[in-house]
Amino acid sequence: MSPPYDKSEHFVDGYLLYLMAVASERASADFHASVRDAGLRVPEWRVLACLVDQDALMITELAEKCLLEQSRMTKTVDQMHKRGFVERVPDMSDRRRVRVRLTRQGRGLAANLVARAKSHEDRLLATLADTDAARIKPVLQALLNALKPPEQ
Amino acid sequence: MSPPYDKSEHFVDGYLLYLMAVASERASADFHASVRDAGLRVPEWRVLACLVDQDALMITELAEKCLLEQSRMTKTVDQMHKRGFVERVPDMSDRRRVRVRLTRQGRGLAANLVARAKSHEDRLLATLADTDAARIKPVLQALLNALKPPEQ
DNA sequence: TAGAAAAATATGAAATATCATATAAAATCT
DNA sequence: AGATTTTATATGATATTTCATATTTTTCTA
Repeated sequence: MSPPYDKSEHFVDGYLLYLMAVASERASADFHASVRDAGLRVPEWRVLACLVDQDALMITELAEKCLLEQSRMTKTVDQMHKRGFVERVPDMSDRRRVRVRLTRQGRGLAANLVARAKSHEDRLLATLADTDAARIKPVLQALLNALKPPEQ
Repeated sequence: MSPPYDKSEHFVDGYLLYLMAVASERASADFHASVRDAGLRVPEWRVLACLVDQDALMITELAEKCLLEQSRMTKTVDQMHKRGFVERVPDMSDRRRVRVRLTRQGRGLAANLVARAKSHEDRLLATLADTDAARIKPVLQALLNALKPPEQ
């Protein structure tokens, strides 16, 4: 009657959503720590990363891309504005919209962090076997494509 | 002098840490919504999932597994205890420790949710091409292995 | 073995996030 | 065109999370 808890395979260790959450968390841990050392929160870094090669994005678009709720993105943009990293550009064609763009200072910081992110990624991929390194991004992109709303 | 922002490839779209974060977030979205519909937060669901096939785990172990800070896990366990899902078992061999185990009720809920999680995962994998479906878990596990502290 | 260091958990103040909703502008309907 | 609905952003009250640290017990060290 004693339960068979001796099983060496536990559910979560083979559960896809859990594997993705843990992999994302652990793979990001040290880079995210260095982002915080640079005085930024992770969502702020994401704003920089999203805008580094874009002219400007709407609050809503940024929120979606940065995995942040809209009201949180409004506040994040406020704070980044106060620190001089982004500016709000009014949209002439639709006055509800606020477009967010990097300032010169923000662009400098973004470029710096993107360079560090790339080198971190290189080092991370180098620790994997070649086949795994080659497969990981395509597999994730395939999953993301499969999750997209079915081409309305 | 106008910047070349027309590039169709943006940094974040090919950045591994971003792909993992987005994939995890989007892939989990609907299942996590159903977890919340069942009256649980995601970390609470993770506690159930971690304990479903274990006798009991320490607060610290649970926190690590559930991607939660220790002090947060203490509070989460409190709340789950009040709702009758878990019990605290004193550890005779080390009285600092608190072991957390599912109650009968918690075990029932966990079994139910795990079944739903499995069927959700089956459906998710079925939307992928066979090669991608076959590769995704091994690739993530390889990444996790590579991230582990180097075999002390 | 006393004393110091480390480990496990708990706690509360301060910082953040979430949720519901307000405001304002644009789009759609009749 | 006026009314209605939808979209974009902002705001503030409430809830949650984080951080630093207290407490207790165990382990290590001289």
